[in-house]
Amino acid sequence: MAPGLQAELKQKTPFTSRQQEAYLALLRTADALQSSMESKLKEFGLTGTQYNALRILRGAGPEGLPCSEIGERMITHDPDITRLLNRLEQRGLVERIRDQHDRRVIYGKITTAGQKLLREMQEPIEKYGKEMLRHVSQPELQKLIDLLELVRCGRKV
Amino acid sequence: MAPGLQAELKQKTPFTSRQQEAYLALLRTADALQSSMESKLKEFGLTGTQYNALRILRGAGPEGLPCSEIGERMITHDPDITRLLNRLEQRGLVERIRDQHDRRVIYGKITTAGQKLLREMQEPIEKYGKEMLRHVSQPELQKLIDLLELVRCGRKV
DNA sequence: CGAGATTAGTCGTCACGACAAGTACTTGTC
DNA sequence: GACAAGTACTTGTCGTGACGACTAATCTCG
Repeated sequence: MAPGLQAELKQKTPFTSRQQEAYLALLRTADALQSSMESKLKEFGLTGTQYNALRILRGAGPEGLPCSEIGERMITHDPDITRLLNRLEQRGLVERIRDQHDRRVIYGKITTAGQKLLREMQEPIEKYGKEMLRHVSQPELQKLIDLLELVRCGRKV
Repeated sequence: MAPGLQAELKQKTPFTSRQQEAYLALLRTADALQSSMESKLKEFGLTGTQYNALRILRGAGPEGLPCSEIGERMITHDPDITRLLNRLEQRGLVERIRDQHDRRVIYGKITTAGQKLLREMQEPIEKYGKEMLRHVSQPELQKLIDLLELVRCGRKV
């Protein structure tokens, strides 16, 4: 049994199952990486959620994307797109466009200011992401990716 | 290159690095498992944070724990213990005790009602956690745990 | 002893997520 | 054409996280 996580948590009782140990390790590791990345993103005045949304909109091209589509593509599904777009719109990074055919639909679209910001961030952020995992070898990364996909795809809905 | 996560995210551009792919896979997998567990915890009227805090306090024994200690042991470090304890205290699941010697320190302590709730939850919650990962073999779980620990312990602070 | 630094916790504010209720619009059916 | 059902988004509320200002108590050092 690996004593690492138990020591971190200072738990006196051992894990009741390997599954629970993996679950906790997963949450803590994701939180550690995410917190680290959030602090880096803060230098550019964006939160992780905002950066994620901007990248999705940039990838969507000039037509933009309906709010519902944005929500589905976010790392964390079903966030509150309305208010997320509000904040980004106030800062001039995205704009809203109402669909001409179906007037219920509102498209979010990245502005040139938003694209400029993303361009400036790209190199340092990608470098930072690589740095966070620089001590993990390529084969280990691949193994981790495969295992995570196994966990995710076959999980209980 | 495993196409799985790319397909999920509907991203047109490939990952710029294996590190980035691993990072995103980690966040999405953790979110999926956590969301699933949160929905189960909701049946008992607790959020994940509250359940986590209660378990920490139960593990701490009858003396309880100072707020700062609770914060350090949480899965997500440094949450707002004051208001978390407020909500749990309102529901009678924990109580606060001021340290006699150092009157700055306040101990959080689980009540009998809190212990009773945890006892009722334990069996179904543990079962649910195992179910979530039932399709992952024991050696795979162990490999995943080891890889996660590698990622976590050597990461950039 | 007493001023200043430190520590533990509290509180205000903002940004998320989750959920539920509400509104505007479209579609299916008659 | 009109009404019911469904869809897409908006809004209100609650529970976190993140940050920072603030208070109370303790410690350090002259």
